[in-house]
Amino acid sequence: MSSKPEAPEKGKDFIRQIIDRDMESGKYHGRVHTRFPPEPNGYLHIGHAKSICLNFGLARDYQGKCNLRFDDTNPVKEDVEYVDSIREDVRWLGFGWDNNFYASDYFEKLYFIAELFIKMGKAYVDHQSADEIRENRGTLKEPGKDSPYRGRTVEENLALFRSMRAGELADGACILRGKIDMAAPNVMLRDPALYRIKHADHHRTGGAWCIYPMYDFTHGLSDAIEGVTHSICTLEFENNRPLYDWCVDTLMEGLKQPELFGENAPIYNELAALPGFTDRPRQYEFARLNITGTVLSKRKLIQLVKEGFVNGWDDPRMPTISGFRRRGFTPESIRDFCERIGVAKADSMVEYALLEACLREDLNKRAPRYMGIMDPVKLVIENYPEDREDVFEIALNPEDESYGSRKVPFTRELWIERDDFMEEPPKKFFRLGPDREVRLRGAYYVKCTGYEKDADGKVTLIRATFDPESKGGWLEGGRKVKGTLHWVSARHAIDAEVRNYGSLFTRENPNAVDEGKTFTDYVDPDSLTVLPGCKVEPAMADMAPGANFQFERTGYYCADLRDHKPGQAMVFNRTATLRDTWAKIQKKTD
RNA sequence: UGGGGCGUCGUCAAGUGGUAAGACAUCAGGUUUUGGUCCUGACAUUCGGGGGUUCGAAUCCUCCCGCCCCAGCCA
Repeated sequence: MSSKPEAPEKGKDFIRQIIDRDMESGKYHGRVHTRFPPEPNGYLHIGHAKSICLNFGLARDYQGKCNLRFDDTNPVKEDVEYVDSIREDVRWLGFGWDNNFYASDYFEKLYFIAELFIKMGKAYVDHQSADEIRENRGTLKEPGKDSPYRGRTVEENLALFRSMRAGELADGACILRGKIDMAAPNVMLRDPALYRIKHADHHRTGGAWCIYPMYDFTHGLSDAIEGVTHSICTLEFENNRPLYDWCVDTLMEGLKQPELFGENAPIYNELAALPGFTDRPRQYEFARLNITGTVLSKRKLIQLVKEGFVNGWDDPRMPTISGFRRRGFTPESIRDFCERIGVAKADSMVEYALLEACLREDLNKRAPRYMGIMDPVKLVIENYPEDREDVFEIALNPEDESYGSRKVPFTRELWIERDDFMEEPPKKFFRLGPDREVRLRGAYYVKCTGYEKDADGKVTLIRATFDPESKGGWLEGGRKVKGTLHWVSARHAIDAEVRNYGSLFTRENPNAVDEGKTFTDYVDPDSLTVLPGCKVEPAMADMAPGANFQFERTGYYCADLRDHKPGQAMVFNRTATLRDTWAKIQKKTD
């Protein structure tokens, strides 16, 4: 039993509070059903991870359900490549869906619902051009004007809509509009488009349709069809909520008039039996995620990929799920991040440092440690015989003994880090310098006896002697040494390429652009640094692609998913640096 | 005087009329065979601002200020 008081439980977010109330009032008969509804028109990013953690997390916490539903109502933008990647990313994050549906599953039902709306006098076919519709929509401050086609009869509208479906009309010839209120202060309600003509193949339904439903018409009805109770989306959809409600309400009203279905009684029965019509879905909105130093809109990410600013959707500099995965972020760290940022309605910009903190906390516990030299310089131990070799057993993870150890060979010639040596070390530098002694991690104390430079003044070789009494890095009761360096036996070293990543953008908020600029003007051309000549210890030879590890004293890395081939090419991505107080001290003294 | 939202520490964020949680960041110390980890301590007398109600207000009322969203046949 702990004498420490329990940490106060963090208050529930506003959505959980709403659900608690709904549970208490029995509103949904104890049911919680959410959905994650991406349009398959791009790869998922970390903003989607927030939504995924929220929606699937709600289902988990309330023993409810969460559907994955592809909002695939615009065939010209969508592709199976994206649906595959989305499914992969959701699974990788550690979530499983109760159902995987598509809005296109409901095209037939939605069509009948549209006809129902027409029969109810709630929708009409408008032959105005797109320009005319825009002009007649009015402005934010002035009401719109009714379309001249607004008064068409039910029969005329029905015939026209059927001819739209039959493919008798060209793209743009007309649209189906909801008949709401052209003077509504909420512009969304000024007779919104419900269906448009698009003679385009759909990635799932092929050429079966040439009219496609709009988002607002589709979304609420799909939720109702699936029995979704809490439909959670981001803030920019707040203005759409009245329209969401209008669609659902109109359907429910229509279902009270079975005679309107006529020969389509089976569809009526099917719709009327759906849980969504007793447990009516409600939409709630939360603030989308923003992170410093990156962009989080699909449109912008598509642009970065298509215009070649990055090497694909999974470029480790991309804020996509696949980018973070390739960069070496773990699903655990991303989930933890999503939990820590919370869910609220205030626009916010989360510091990237929090994501890194989540990653470090996870990997500090779990990542095996190795030694790797990023910028190698030769260290020769002059009193260590050429033919001698020690093999040290060094713990793989000082945080967790169960990880065991790896064998690390030590020989006369070693590689050490160039910046671990200074010809004229300043006060607080406790690494190697002339006549200085340091510990080589897990091996011996060594003392610098000299060094060589080339014509440019670059150090080419460092000489030292070792103390045989300090085997394992200890000198029982003897001299203490402040610095501990990482090293790799030159004879045993494996060559490796290390890729370091900085922020993709030079600005903390690349969305805020100066006059005449665009966000791509702030892409940092030096955000990727390739170190081709790194030396790593032989125990890493079998490292599998995707494996996370720590280079001691340097950072967390992973073997690249695409280019790392054990035995052929060692390619490592730096996920995050270790916290570096030495760097801070240096900065201060500058 | 178009409508809809939102303003609590540098950044997120609890708080729901009873006297400002927590995390990240930052700073100061200790431990340490990673300048890592870990540990300890510091860090909002005040909640966008002004009035008001109340014994008591971040929470209620009121006026003001600031930021975000909406005029796609995108989602």
